[in-house]
Amino acid sequence: MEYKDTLNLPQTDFPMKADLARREPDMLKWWEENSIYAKLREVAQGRPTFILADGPPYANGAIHLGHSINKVLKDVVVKSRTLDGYDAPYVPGWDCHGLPIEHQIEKARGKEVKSLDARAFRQACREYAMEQVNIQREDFKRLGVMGDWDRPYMTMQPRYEAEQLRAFARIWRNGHVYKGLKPVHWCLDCRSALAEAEVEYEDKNSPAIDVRFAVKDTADLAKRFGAQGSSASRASLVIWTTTPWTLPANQAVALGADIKYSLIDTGSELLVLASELAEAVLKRADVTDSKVLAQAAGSALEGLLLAHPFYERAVPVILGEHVTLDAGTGAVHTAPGHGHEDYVVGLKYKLKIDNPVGSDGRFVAGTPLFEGERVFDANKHVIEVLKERGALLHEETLRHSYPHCWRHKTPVIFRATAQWFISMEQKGLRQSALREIGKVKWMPGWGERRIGNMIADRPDWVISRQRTWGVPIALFTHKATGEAHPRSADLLDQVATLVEKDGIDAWADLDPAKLLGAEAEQYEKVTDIMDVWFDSGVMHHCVTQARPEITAPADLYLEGSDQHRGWFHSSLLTSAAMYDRAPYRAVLTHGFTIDEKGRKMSKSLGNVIVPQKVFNSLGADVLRLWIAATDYSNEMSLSDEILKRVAESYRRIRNTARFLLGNLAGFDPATDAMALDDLVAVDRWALWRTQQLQEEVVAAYRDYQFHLIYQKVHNFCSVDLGGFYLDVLKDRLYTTPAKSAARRSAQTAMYWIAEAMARWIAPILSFTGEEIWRHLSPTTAAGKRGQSVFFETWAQFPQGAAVRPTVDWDAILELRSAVAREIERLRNSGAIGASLDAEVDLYCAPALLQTLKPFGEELRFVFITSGARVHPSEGRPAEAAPAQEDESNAAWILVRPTEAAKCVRCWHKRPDVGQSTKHPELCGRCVTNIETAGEVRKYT
RNA sequence: GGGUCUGUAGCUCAGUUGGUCAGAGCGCACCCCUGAUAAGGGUGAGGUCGGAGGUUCAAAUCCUCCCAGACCCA
Repeated sequence: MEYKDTLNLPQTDFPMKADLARREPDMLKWWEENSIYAKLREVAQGRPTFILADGPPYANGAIHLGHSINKVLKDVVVKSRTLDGYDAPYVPGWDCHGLPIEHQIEKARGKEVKSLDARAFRQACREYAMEQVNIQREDFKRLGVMGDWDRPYMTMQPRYEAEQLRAFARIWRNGHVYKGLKPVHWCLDCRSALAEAEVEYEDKNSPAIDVRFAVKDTADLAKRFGAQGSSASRASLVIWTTTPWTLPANQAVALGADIKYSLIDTGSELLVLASELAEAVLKRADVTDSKVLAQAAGSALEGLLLAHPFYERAVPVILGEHVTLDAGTGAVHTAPGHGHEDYVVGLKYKLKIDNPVGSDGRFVAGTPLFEGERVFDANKHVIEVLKERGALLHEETLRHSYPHCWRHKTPVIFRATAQWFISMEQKGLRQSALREIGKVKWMPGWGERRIGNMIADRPDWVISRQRTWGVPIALFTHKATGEAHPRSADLLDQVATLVEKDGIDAWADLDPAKLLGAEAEQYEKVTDIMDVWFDSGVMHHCVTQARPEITAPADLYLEGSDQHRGWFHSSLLTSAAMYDRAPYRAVLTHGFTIDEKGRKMSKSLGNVIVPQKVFNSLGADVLRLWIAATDYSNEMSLSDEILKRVAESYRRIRNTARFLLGNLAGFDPATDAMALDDLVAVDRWALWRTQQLQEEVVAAYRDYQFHLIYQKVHNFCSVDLGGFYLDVLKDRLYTTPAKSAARRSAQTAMYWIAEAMARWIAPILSFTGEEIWRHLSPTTAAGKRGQSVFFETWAQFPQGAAVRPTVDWDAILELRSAVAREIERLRNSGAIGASLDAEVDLYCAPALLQTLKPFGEELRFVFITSGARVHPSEGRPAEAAPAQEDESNAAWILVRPTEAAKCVRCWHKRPDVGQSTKHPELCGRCVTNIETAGEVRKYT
């Protein structure tokens, strides 16, 4: 028992049990109280910068897993770049305006909202958004994300809002903005536009009518069908609609290019119908006798002119992809002012966006036949008119799903209203954006195709919203012409100055005369606000203007892959519109979370995992490790089982660190570290391996391949260290004198491993990395240890560490596992328990013999056996087991139980136990280690 | 329906421009240790590389189709 006291066993306060959920908050407090982020900025000052621009999450609701992934990945990037020698500031942001927040206020206040004026409503939104920011901020911090949390950017900050107006002014000056018409959902009761989210679908009864659109030139029709002339005097295309009141705004009839149409003779007239639907249409129109004269694809009829059923207007046949054979006639009445698809196809054919309906839902003055009528009431009248003109083929009532206002529960209409657009074409914005896409590094590479297709296909950007909570489109329009003021850009800048002082209310409160003087009489303020995608999209301008540490273009944007349509997209367009360049040099995307079965997480499936639950039980570091370990370029699956696995991996890494720390107790690198050339060979190897691995780890960080880092570091802990190096090292660490060269050599290698590993894991396992850092010696090889691991750069190994050792360790490791197999066989036979119960004879081919010979007495430590001898392979006993495929390193192994007595100190079974009269229970080696400065080790 | 992707052992990932067996770690099973101990070590069993065709002397790696899944549109 007393001899145990002569051993150097591990000693450390670094707990095996991480207890992360409880301990991490203490670390957060320490980071905060010691202003680690602020100090880091000072430490990193003057280094080359790396700018990660933070895409602002929307300030509504608790953070979910997706937020966590995004923020943690950003944090890993920022921290790894910092350790890589960059100055990488991180200014987090929030997206604060917009409809969802308005809805939250409405929901919370109910009817009280109606009594709020716009100013009070905005104030309520502002307060709500701020609360949400605070909630989210706490969770982001809890995840261990390091950044300027005390000074984030928020799109509702007056400075940001002002810069946004300046950005808009710049885009205006560059000629990208125009005013146009676009149909939007319109509630007759709200008398305002509704967003998609404010529309719900309910059943409604509508008149469903089949209407004749007479062909102007029947000869042309016949020619297109390749049919002979017919006696029938009248030919018509038949459309089907459930909104008769939109017929006054009709501008075209759309057909499907690839749909087959039949020219049908009913005896009294010719009708054109989709072949597939003809029978059904004729049946409901009570046409009993008919024959098909000819058939043609829709594409053959493009451009055919038709007569509007009750106005003196010729309308063309056009082709649209939205035409289907689900119902109707295969011919779609097209009123670009009253339907989204009609609008889109109308743009293509440059159709007039006619809007005869006022905001009150009545036909405007000057509308022939229907002036002043309410649209839904007008249905009846329209049908009457159609009847009178002989255009009505059939009428019935249809119950169908129809959009309703979610507040009033009343049917809504599509109504063209004036909107502000950013044009993709008029100043070459599309071209500019597409060109810039090619200059950006997209990771993964397919992101370029994805966003490229979107930019290539997208229509002009509608930036106006008829809403309250947002940055105003601060334009003055002429009361008579509707045109924007000729000095709009300058006026926008002036408004920006006001907004910078008083926020967006400054626009609402503004007396036009203040800026326009006498002209004010002729102008009115636009009350629209901007699309929130514009808000966040100009972050590259707003934040760089307000924060000197953030510059544009950014080195990296990092968001979920949905942002190809979102923030990457809006940022690219605004930046191209303002500066004719992309706002980013590189874009990295991650996938979404799914469960282990590959399904997305949803409440209905009950497979949702919330980050709060994870960091309050397993700890943020475990969640961070999962994020880092997962290949985020695809979907990321998470389940309780996966978390369990990750937690186990975490423990392996942690315990490896603990073992290193425990054996480094009392080791002062400044005085105790040994020179590279004096290291025991295996320690030299360990240092080399560590150096090699660091190169791989650093390269993986630079490539954002974090999951490889996890694999490599974990493998290093399990295989190189646990499975070999540290296992072998134990004997030397424990049994040689504390200050002996043999032990100091081991500690020198372990010291460097610990120094390196703390840094490797710090960007990912930030809490644990910092915890290890604190348990490392207060002094380092270079001087005094810094306050935080994040102030460091990668470990600088001693000169020469990268030089590959001359000993063939690969061969030895292979041999070692062959020996282990033989030992296992012996163990399973019951002859031995521990490997120290065995001794091994090795019969080696020449090359291996060369490698092993120098080890001499130290060879047994490699196998952790009590004895190990090498012999030439010639004359090997028959029972020796063959091992090693490599011929030059071939070996035959013979393992057997040792007869010798066990040394009570080192547990090796040695023949020299008992030779010392002073220490009869010890082996010779232990006597040396107790009585002298210690044994000499050269190899292991 | 369209655009962009993904599918290798129970889990997480490797598999360079098609030609040595399809590999690693974890988990699992069994064993050992009890001086890293709610730790550590060893051995071992697990995959027809989503499915079906095709190109090729040769395919997890190329092509087609199908199935399942993700994101964004319609």
